[in-house]
Amino acid sequence: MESDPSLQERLVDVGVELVKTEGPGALGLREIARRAGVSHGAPRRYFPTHHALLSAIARRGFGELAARFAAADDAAAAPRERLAALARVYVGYAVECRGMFELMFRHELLAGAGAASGQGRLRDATLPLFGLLTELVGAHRAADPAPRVTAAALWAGLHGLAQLWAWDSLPLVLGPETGLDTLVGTVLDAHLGSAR
Amino acid sequence: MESDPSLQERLVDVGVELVKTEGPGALGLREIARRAGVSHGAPRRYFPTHHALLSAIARRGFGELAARFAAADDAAAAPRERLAALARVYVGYAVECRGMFELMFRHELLAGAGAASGQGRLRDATLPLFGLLTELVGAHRAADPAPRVTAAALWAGLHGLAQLWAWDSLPLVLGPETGLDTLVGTVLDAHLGSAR
DNA sequence: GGAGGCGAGTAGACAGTGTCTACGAATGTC
DNA sequence: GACATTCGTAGACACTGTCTACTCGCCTCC
Repeated sequence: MESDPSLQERLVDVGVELVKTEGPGALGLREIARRAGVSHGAPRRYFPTHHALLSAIARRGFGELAARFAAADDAAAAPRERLAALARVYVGYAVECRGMFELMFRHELLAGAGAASGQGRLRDATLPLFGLLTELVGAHRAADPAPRVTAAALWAGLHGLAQLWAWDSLPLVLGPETGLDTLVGTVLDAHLGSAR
Repeated sequence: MESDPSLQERLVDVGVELVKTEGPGALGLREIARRAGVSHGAPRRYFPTHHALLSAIARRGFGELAARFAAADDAAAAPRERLAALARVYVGYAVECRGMFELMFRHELLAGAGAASGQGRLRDATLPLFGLLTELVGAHRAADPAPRVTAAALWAGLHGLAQLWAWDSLPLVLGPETGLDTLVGTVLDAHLGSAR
């Protein structure tokens, strides 16, 4: 049988699995090595530090998110609909994979991590996604003098929504009668104008 | 001389100082004890676990934030102006004390921490602040059928802005020509209507 | 075909962490 | 003056991330 990916990939696989089930706190270096069936010193051959391994796992998260974006984005649809779909994907990913989302936006990881390993800085992964966002905002709001600023504000709204919802701050203050979809719709309407 | 607060408070003081200068990663239990001039076992008398101490530090952060809100809020001003002032305080605090802000919204800490120590759950600290927000939104937008939802979306926008700005994601994608004030204004306008 | 080199992974040491327990030293009370 | 209670110390324990030495298997080259 095959199914023999390199240890480098297997470590990231195990980490992704682990962060989604147990959260980022369970991502110990030794724990990952244990679950991958290797000794605690083995990861060091591929990741010079624990930090680098975590960055690689987070990068996989950005990859997953980008894949979901690509799957949900229908280039033939109207910009407004495409933006709504992307927004749902973004917030949905955060809620569904909250551990991964938490890891992806950890401050220590973003600060230049991965630059030394030649994979590009982690936060650069957000750049093309933001580019698409800006483009769609521009297409939908032709009169907007600064679509980049609108796109940034929209992103921030969705990001905050995802964050605050994922750990129950918003459900707590709003009560159970308000769903996440309603909030996403509110944010979209606020920045893009009412849907119809 | 006095200046002899209980060790309990001194530990929190040291933690606040530490998280603001070195970030949440520097908040080791032993490190805090060291800087407070006591042995590593001393904190245990007041905080049953490292987690509880971190929660107490985060709670102090919510207190600071509430104090800044109170100082900046002019009850005689128009609701729209009050909301703008509060928004600037929120985002300003996150940028100025990013380590503390990061700690305050750490997922593990919010999940029921402090309930056992009888100080109320940490996330309950956000409730009165959100109440004020809702009230002001309702006062400014009389026709809004659900000011709570609008307030929640506004909060999320500010929170996301604070988060993404604090670790340079937004400055990265926007370039240096767009300031944080512009973004805050955009979010306020989007949810509350243009300023004038 | 045996020798040398090299990559991959093991295993142990080290400093450091959070938690737990036993112990000492004050302090206030009967 | 003896007692008890509170507060803090000190050491042990399991565990962590990092570093270093070592082994094993494979490939290459003379």
